[in-house]
Amino acid sequence: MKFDPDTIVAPNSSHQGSSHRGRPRQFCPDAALTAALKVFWERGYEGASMAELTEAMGITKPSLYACFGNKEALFRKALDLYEKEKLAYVRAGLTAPTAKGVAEAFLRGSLAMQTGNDPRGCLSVVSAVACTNYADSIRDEITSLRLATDRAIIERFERARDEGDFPPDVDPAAMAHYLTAILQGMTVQARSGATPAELERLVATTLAIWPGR
Amino acid sequence: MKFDPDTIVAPNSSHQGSSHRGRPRQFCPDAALTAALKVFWERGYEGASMAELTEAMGITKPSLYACFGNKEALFRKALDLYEKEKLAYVRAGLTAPTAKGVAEAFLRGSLAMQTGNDPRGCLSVVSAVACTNYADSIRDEITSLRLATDRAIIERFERARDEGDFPPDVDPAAMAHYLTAILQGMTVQARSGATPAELERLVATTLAIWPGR
DNA sequence: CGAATTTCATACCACGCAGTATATAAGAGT
DNA sequence: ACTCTTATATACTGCGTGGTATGAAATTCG
Repeated sequence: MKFDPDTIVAPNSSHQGSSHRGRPRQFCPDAALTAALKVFWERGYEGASMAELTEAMGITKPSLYACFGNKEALFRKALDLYEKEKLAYVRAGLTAPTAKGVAEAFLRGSLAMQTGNDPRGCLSVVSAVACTNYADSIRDEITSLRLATDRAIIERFERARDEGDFPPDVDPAAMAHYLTAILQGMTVQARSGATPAELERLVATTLAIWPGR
Repeated sequence: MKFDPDTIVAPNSSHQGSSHRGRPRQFCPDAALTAALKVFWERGYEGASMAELTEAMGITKPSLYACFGNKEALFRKALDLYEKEKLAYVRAGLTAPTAKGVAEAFLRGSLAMQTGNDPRGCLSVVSAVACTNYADSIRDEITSLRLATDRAIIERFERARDEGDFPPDVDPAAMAHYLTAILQGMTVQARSGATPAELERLVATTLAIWPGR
């Protein structure tokens, strides 16, 4: 057994594991994974080469393979990190008091990600659209991730309907998919070079049109 | 000079060019290009390999290179064909009598493409999102194509505003980008396995919410 | 110190990629 | 029939890819 795929905790990471035999690791896996995430985010899974990844992570290929397994495992861990850190606004947004509040939180959260220093577009969307050739396992993981988010939004919107946030003729599930469609479209536009002002206008337009409260 | 990149007219195509010296071509370039388009459409530019392309087109590599130049030129011609044939509904939709009619035409046209026999998703969107590494020229071409469509929709919606299709506080350009965002989101969802019924619901929801006539 | 163990650095491997050299086949003009 | 021209078929090239073998460096335990 060469590496433990579930354990990325580093010697020089936050809380140093007590004892360790052999030469200690000379890089911080968390920082390396963050760098890898950025590369995958910009280039997509297939577009990111191992050479590019190792250079951005500041480590050599054997170190990468020893620590993270292979390219697919690395991407998987980067994806986990992505949804844990970058998609916090999704979990936070679900707690907004009304359906329109949820929509606004999502739209503004997504907008903030586009205008920050991170790469443009959503990693999940990029990967879902781009990846056709390679292992189905990654597609499946992204799909199940998306399904889980969809379900959460649908349930939140069903509650919103019960609380009277929507006009009576509106289907919560349909509104959930409608909202995600706009968020995905926003990703595509950000990826194709739309300015923050244009995306801001898209958010404002969506909210102005939004039915209910 | 080995081939003329602007001339794909075939000997065995529709109207046979009168005289021809040398061995005649044993395939129909139009049909081959259609097959290539399908591959690019499914796999994206980088995802499509020359081996896959030649097999789908039913020709060998030298024939491909002699007739179409190289991979990039082939993609460019496939893209032209795509927008000429598959995006006819965009040009047709612009002639609808009201802004909402335009939106409905676009949404239903896009929906029809997703439910047909063609590959899922929009070639332009897929290419715009997926392609990060290779020649900027393709990105530029796709971008300029998108900009032209955007401008056409914006102008159409400005006319619509003058004709009173929108409530007074609505910005036509914003509505144009809003509509394209939904269409792009629809592409993403179709690409990630959404059913026709779900997409249909997305169309209905968008139209139900649409402001004005 | 010395043995065991783990990481790091360099070089390497097999493979698939876009693109091509070469030789042969199939027509048209004379 | 013979030449000229163009397309086809096969085989190949150089390169970048993901992944790895091997030996040296750095640490802990005895």
